[in-house]
Amino acid sequence: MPAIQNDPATGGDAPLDMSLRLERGGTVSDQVYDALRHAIVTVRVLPGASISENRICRSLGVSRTPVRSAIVRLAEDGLIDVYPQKGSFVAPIRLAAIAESRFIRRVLEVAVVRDAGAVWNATHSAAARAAIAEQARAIAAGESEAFFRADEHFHHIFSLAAGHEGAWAAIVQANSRLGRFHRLFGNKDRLPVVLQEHSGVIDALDAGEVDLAAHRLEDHIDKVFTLIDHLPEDLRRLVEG
Amino acid sequence: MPAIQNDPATGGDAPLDMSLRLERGGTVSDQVYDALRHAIVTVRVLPGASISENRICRSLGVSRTPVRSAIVRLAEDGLIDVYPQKGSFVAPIRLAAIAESRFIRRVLEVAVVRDAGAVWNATHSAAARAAIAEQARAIAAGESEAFFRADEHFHHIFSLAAGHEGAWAAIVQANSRLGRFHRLFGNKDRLPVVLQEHSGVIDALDAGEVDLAAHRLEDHIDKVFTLIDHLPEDLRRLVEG
DNA sequence: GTCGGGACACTAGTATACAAGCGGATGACG
DNA sequence: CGTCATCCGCTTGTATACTAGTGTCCCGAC
Repeated sequence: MPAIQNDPATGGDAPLDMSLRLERGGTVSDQVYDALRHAIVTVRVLPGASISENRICRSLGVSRTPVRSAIVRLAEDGLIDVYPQKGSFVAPIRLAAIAESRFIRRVLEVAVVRDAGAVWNATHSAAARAAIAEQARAIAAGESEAFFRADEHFHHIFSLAAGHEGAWAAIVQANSRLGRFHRLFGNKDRLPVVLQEHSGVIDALDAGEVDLAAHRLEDHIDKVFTLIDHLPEDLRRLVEG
Repeated sequence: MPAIQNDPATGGDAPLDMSLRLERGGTVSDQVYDALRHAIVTVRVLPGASISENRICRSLGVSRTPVRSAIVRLAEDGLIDVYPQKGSFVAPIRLAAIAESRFIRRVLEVAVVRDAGAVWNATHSAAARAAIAEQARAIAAGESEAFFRADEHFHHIFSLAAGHEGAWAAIVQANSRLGRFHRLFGNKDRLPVVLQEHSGVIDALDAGEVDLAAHRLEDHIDKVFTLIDHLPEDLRRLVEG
């Protein structure tokens, strides 16, 4: 029903070779799922790009069945939009969805960090500071993916400490949308600031000031939204709304 | 790796006829998905029940392909556990997962209702009270499914008012696990109390007392947990942990 | 009676073939 | 030159056949 967006990002029918897939033991379907998800979240394939089942399975040397299975799961995740008889496309980044993801993340993480504060100890603190150090290293080395990985690890620590694995799963799901936004529009100059904010949260937790930690974390997550006001014009077409 | 649970609920190889499927326009796969999901959430098929692709597709008169597609989506939702080469089973109700779902719901809904309070008006109030009235009618008529439907509708109103559709989606997902718990262990005597609590929230919102409304809603959602202390012994085997 | 082995039924995963539908290109016609 | 009709290639949806692995059950040997 809604007009489909015509493959703007890849500049037409780009080959979309998402190169190799991990050979880790899972089923072929799982491997395809991981490869596709990673390619989408890291914006190696841009929003709006066409996802043809045939191209994928030719590219990966497998049949359509596991590819379809992976696409179904990604559609369930909201990362792919499937239009029957028309095509499947990497879901656009909808500003409304970004706002919602930010809301969910902020609310859940603040609640989680409050619970984490009640059981916070030196082990947790050390793990968090190690993650921050890894982020610093990644910045220095220019390894942006390593930075994002360490960032996710950092935020995960609160859920681990508080025993809120389920909440973390919800956060990750919301983050799968935010992640693409970050990678596309993130400002390299802000990365050191992120580190300072992270350190500030841990400092507060170490000092037993849970309220302060929660407040700082809330501000940290909200900062993301300032990006929206400064969307580079040449990337603006990749978002919707 | 983990020992699979051996089909305890259905008393062996019960036919598991989930009867007819809606003929609404969607694809066959969507219809199967809706039918299965409804049957699971409403505990017409119990946790631990075997879900055989072959049985389903014979029962519904369709091929395995759309059935598999539906099962993949339900597995993604956490409602079905798939053990390759062994079988697929309705996911058990894990108490840890229930606790997490409750945490997510409480945190998100309280935040949502605070935002809703900022824009609350007579239209919202009327819709909420209509939902409460429908719940009262369902109780009187003994239509438990209608009660749950109206309950969901009631809670949805806050998200609608606040414009937090994304948060609502996250709430619904958490609720898909809670829903089975409610239907299995819910106490009929508590239903009128639920209505009072619902009314209390709306009263507070109508009076502009957002803090009070949020507090009442938080208490309301937490009440669910008192059920865990009173699990009927004969149903205890349906949960895990 | 007990224990071991093998056939068998059943599971989900994968591959392939076919069906239904949309859209663009192409060519005929006004 | 413009417009409409038809065809063709592409898409996803569905059906079916085959593969590989698992657990059971029965039967035979000890």
